[in-house]
Amino acid sequence: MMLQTSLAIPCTCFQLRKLTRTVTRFYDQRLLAQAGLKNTQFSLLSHVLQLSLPMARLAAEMGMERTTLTRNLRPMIEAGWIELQAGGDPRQRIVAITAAGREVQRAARPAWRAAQKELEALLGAQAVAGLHGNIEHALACLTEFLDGN
Amino acid sequence: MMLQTSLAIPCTCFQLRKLTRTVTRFYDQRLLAQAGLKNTQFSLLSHVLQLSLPMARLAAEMGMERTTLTRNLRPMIEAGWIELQAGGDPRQRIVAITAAGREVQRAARPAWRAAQKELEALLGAQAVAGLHGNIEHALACLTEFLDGN
DNA sequence: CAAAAATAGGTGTAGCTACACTATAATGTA
DNA sequence: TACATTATAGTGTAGCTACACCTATTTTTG
Repeated sequence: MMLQTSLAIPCTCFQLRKLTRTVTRFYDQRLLAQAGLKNTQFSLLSHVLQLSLPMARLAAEMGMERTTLTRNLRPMIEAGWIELQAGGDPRQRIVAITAAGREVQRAARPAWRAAQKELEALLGAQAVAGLHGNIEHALACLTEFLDGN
Repeated sequence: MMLQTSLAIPCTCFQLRKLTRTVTRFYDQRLLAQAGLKNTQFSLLSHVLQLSLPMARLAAEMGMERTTLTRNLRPMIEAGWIELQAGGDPRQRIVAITAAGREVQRAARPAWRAAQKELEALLGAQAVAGLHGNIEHALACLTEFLDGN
């Protein structure tokens, strides 16, 4: 019924969090229902499927705190989708996908694709492309800033 | 040093979550350091400062699950920044800001403004405005869809 | 009016997120 | 070579998020 008070708060962080909450629920309702995993886990599997990396490197790649990755990995290791392999440096733990993980990712792909397509139909392909462009630009600026301390 | 593997995952949900994580850390490092509260809490205070609402209504306004609001409110009620008032309907709980909450919000405002300005300087005012436009369009489409079931 | 349906909100459980701090191993330097 | 520094990863704590399920009150309806 669209009765919005429109307390438009011009905080970029809040606006981003609000949209992200909404979009995450949208994907998870579709992904979890059909494939039994959250979008966060699907994203992690998709990354590791393409390339095995040590923890810190993977965390940086995904724009998350190193310790967050440790926690997110736990249920996926318990599920047998991910394993930690030793690197040349005995301190290093290489995050790798298992055969079971590969299968789960493959099985979830149609549900992810459907969610993505449904979102694009809802917002318009143009708008989604524009959003992606904005996001990539923001991430590029921020990582450059953060990497250079 | 910008050595990016660029595993560009074209998942809108992942991209949004990645940027939101990064931006949230950016704000929280500035807000928490100077004002002792997280951006989530600052946003909540800012909303309730403008308008007291029953729980479900406020949750919808902020694009969050009703039960999430319950949990987020707890530490703020314990801190004495927020109180729940009885509505005409005895089931209803009106979320209201206290004098202490008003003061905390006021004290945090400069740190928030500085973070927001710093982000705009980093990304460019144009880019931030564009991002906000994209976010609002997406939220409008999604809430229309979700409200109409 | 009594039973059914709808509305408002909380709890159990579980995963996501990050800071401060810790442990261990590799590297650099006196 | 011994010691300090750096690099890699984990833990304690605490807040954010949401689904499934529950309670209580109001409204609807037979």
